[in-house]
Amino acid sequence: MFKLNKCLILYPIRNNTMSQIELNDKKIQILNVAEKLFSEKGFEGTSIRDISKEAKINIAMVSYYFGSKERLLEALIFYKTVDLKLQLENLLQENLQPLEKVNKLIEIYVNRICLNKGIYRVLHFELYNKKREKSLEAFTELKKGNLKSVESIIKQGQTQGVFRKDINIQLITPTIIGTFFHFHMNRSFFEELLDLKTEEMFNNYIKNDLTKHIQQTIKALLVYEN
Amino acid sequence: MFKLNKCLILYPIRNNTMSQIELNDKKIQILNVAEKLFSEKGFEGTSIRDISKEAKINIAMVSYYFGSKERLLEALIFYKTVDLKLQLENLLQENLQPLEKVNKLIEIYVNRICLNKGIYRVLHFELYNKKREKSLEAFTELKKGNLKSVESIIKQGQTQGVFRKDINIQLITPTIIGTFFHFHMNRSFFEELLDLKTEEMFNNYIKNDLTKHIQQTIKALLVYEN
DNA sequence: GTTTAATTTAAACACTTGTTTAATTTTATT
DNA sequence: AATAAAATTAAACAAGTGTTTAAATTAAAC
Repeated sequence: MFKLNKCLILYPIRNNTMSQIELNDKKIQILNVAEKLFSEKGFEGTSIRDISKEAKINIAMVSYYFGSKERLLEALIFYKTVDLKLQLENLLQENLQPLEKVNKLIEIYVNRICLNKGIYRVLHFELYNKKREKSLEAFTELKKGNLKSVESIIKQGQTQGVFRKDINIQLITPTIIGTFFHFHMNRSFFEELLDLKTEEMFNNYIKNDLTKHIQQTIKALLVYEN
Repeated sequence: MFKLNKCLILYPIRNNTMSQIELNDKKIQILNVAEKLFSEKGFEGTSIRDISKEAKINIAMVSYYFGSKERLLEALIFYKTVDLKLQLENLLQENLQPLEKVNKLIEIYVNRICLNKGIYRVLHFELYNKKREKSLEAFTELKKGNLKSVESIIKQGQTQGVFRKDINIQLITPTIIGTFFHFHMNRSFFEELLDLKTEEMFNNYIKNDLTKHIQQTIKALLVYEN
């Protein structure tokens, strides 16, 4: 009856090489279910039968579309990380004060990880052991690109004399993402501690208080003089 | 020939209740292997056969000593988190300037997580979904205790007029631990980026640069005036 | 409408999983 | 040395794992 939506995703890997992945509605459906379950129960803790049950497809379809469970994970990572790099590169071009750019950078990070709640947990936990090389490679490229953007923004601020010059730029991202991630990984603890009863209250706390805390922290680090 | 070392570990759970766990050499051996493998391959990714092979014991011994794989995880968490609380409470009593205390607090955190590399990964990733209630409860109690210590130190600095008063104390720990944790979780990325070729170089970077970065960040946040 | 290709299915594959059993060996107690 | 308790073992258990197969169904191309 209806033709399947087909979509080609290109993602950069090492040495300016490009790789690609073809997506249709069914594949995307599987990827979304996989993200949800992987993030809830981990990669090993999720079976293909779990995925196919939740996605209401036959078990064989995962192998048919992605080849294997391992390659499903790869596809998932590529699918969910392509556009963050673009978003950061766009930020570089904007006509903003350095501090404004840093604040916006933080907002982008928080928003991205918030939107893709699941995948970042998977990324950090399943890629920790070096075995999944292909996925790891794409993730490493992403991080390198992000670092370049951060570097560029901060150096801009330094040449304008707004930021300190004895800053370890490479450790800025760990502080931004790490703070948010730790908060997110201890969600139920903070829900109880801060009395965040609903999903909405939790998200609002992130959007307001947590983001502000990170911005305040990074600002202090960047402009504070001993 | 030799009598087994026996050791009783008491750990606090909710409402001043105490629970206990008896440990002997063999149990500790199993726990150490379990920590290593859980942190490398995750809880679900590690089989009892993996553990018994590495620990050179029979498969049935895990069930015999701990009852089940799930209870092995619980025991592991209790075993590895008991003394952090004590360490922090001791810090409170020390006669130090507020900023010195904060710096020492950061050192304690970094050291602790560094020493128990494995368990913290397990703690964050396996306890994320709420199913493992018993383990989660002990972990929550630990975090509450830690927060109280941090709160006490910072309020001390505030009454002495050294620290700002508009600080979100509850988000200090996420920044400290989160920064370190993110660095640790992306170990291979930073090894390449910072050219840390040996285990020693990596640990030195943590001990010097990373710890300093966190201390610098928290100091700036605490004393910086807008 | 016929043929070819793509999709979907249930069943089977060999393998691994956590746990239990019952027998055996080692250690401790009397 | 005899007895009781604890530790250790190999084997078996049922259930779950990822993947493959070959047949059935649906869609596309001619």
